[in-house]
Amino acid sequence: MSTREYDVTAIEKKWQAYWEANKTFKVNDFEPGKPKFYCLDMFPYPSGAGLHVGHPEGYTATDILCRYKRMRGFNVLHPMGWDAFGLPAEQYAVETGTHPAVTTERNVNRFREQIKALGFSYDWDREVNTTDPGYYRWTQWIFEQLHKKGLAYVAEVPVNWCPALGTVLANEEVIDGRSERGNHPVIRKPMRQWMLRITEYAERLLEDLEGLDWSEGIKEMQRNWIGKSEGAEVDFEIVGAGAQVTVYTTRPDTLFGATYMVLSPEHPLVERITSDAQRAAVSAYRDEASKKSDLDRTELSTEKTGVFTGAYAVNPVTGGQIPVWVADYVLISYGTGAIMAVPAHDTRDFEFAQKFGIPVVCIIEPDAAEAAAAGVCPADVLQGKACWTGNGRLIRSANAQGLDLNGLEVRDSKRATTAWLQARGIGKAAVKYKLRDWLFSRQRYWGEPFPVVHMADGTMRLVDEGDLPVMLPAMEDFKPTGTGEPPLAKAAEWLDYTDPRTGEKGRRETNTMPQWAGSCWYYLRYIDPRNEHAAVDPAKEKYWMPVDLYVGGAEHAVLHLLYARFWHKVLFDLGYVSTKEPFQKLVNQGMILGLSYKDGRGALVPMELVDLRPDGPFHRETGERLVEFAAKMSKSLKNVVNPDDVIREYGADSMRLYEMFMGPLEAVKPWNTQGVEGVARFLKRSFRMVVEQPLTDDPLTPEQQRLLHATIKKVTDDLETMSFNTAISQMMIFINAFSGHAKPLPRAAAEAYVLLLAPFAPHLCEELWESLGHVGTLAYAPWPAYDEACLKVDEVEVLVQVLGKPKARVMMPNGADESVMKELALAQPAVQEALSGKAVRKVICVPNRLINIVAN
RNA sequence: GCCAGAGUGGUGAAAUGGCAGACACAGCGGACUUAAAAUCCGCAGACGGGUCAUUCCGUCGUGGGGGUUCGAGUCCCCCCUCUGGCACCA
Repeated sequence: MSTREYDVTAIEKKWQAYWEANKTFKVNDFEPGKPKFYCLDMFPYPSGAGLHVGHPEGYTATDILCRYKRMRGFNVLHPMGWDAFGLPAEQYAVETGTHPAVTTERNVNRFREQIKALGFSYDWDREVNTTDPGYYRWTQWIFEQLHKKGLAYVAEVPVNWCPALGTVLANEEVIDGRSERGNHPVIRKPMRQWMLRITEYAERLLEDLEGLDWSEGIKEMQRNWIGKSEGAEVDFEIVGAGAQVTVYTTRPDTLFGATYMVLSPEHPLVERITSDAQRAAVSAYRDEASKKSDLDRTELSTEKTGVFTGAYAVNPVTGGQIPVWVADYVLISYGTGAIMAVPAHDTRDFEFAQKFGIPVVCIIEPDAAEAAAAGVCPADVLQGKACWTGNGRLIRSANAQGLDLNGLEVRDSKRATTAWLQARGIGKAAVKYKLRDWLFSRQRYWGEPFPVVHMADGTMRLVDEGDLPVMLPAMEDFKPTGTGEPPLAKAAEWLDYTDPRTGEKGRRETNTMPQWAGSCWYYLRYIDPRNEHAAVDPAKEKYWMPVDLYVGGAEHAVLHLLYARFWHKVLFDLGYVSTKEPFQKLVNQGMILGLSYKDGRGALVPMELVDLRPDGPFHRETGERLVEFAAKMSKSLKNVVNPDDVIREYGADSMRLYEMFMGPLEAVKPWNTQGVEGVARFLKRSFRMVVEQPLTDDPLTPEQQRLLHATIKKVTDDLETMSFNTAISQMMIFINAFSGHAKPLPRAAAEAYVLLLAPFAPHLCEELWESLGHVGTLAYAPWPAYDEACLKVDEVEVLVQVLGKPKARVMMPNGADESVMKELALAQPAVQEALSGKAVRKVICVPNRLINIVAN
């Protein structure tokens, strides 16, 4: 019996050094006979703030799984690297004068150190960094493949220009008219930009979601973002203009109710069809609309605005003339930039028609039940006083040219109208997507340069693959120019290009790629990180792909995951990768919230003003009683928990265990440092049980045997479903039974327990494994197996209910059949009493669990 | 407004349609200690009854209301609240 202390720091340092020195987690490219498991963590951006407690949550989950899989005989690829290009380092650089390369290296070193302190089993020989020329060479190479396939193009487009950041942003990076990073205002401005044709892949990005093992929520978010809709394009003649306008509608069935048409302010035909009388008003309106930023558009979205063009269009089914308006509720970027307006059956058109006195013609009689449920009065709809967008039967919808929709349901009349239009050559079925092409250039310094040269003769060419990478030039002054011209325009020497063969002159592209570029393919580079001849070796790619498990935050639900899937599909089409999807299974860890406090008025109180007394939280200055609640960790609330502090106080194993014990991985959970003490206590007890209790080779008692095997089974099953919290609970139950002062501990139980706990608390368990007399690491020790036979018990307690109320608990033989159960149950005095004077009607038997006697 | 997810003790949570609250935190009581910390043992959904005390008994209880079922936290319908996402997308 030893009286050793559980010296957390010493033990954790010792085993981290051991793993590093022995390259315990180095992965071989191929392991014949072993199944592979590729487990990926989302690429961290190494910010100056260092790790927060949210990072280790996902990392711990994947690490536990990887350690478990190794013990189950898998060849496990578990890498880590850095998404190190990006705005924050550059802004910091502009503010402090420190070069982003310096900041980035410092931050990466800090992150690596913090991550290593948690004892994760990464193969550090595969570390990658997006800012490394050996890496971005291949990012540039992939761009060239996209370009050669016609998927990259330059366009003069109205973009989201953020003056504060001095760059444009993708639609996805703009939230409510403000930048996602930094929350700065964004305005619309036409600029020359690089675009990627992600829209070409819209259908496949949508379809292939089906086969993925992702949460329904994330799939749905991607579906919404892609925004597929099916409808029809319909041509309308413009009276006397010799022109026609094509509109897109999802409701061709409502064509008989179209009482006006709207063009978006940017629509190319507006100029041509506007009457002289209306010209001034229309051009003023268009001017006004063009000045609106996205922010204005969203904020002023309540009131509809618009102006009449003076032109009329012919409704192709009625032959009637309807006015053509210009209004900014129609967007040039979606559909055809023009709509037919059916105020009776579209809420936006209804609002607009009400405001401008345009007739409302009802052509669908609402389904009575549905209308009642929606609180809409059908009579109002029929009179054009209310809008109905639901189901019903068509009325007033027939013409002399053979189209008769009257009496049809919405669905059928959509089909009938489309067919009629198509037969006459004035319309056709059409599919549209909300997804837009991806704005791929940024006017910043700290990003991948485009491998593109603009030649003096006006042509543009890609840099030869052999000349990649195009290095990012070292610059002292990389501040935004403010004009929209990128900082690289100031890199005089770098800028000028002379063709080494022909001597032709050119100028390099000065835009850089967005941060997403590097993270679009890093999972491929991990497979073959030092390859100088290819982004990834095809044989290795085939062996490792797809990623079997990808864990990260839900904040990347659309941006990163959609872009990466797009690039992957392009590489698949070009034959460079073997799977059509990169990430087979995706799990999003829930955010970890900090404990916060608010006073009676609901005002947030920073942590340092909170006095935590035994009877509750109080305001340090006012003495007011405060209310505890969970809120996002933020600097202003001072409720940010730093992993370094937790590790220093309790150790990495406790940190890991607590993060997993808090609750289900995918749930949002509040951090509570007191909870760490609980798991730290559990680890301490584990240490003492193995080290201090006398080990015995005596066989386990049947009860011990049963609990041991039940624990192996529970932990194993829970790991397969990533239910880490309940696996830990089971181990706590185990230790509650096996630990005790000077209580003999069967060696078989001790060994199995240490192996079960090892993926969760690897440092402690390596130490215990050693103290049990083993040499070297347990990282590849076989995972304990359980025996179903040991789980069996001879007798089980069965609940006896009468009319659903518990009356007795009876020990019965395991597997007793219905008649035996019934007999034993009826013999119970309490049951007899409850049944007195009643006739048994029915007996429900659930073997080994309960018996319910129904009587009256 | 639309889409998705979630509402269970003081707290984090657990529960193949079968004894709600396992496991843990905080709390309370006790042991050890000169004392404290650490550790160990015990109590613990609410209300009521009963008892020296424990066992015990009854009623209520998984956001609210209905339903299906012998039996509902779990399945179905309606509503409320919260979180996340989208939002003039025709």
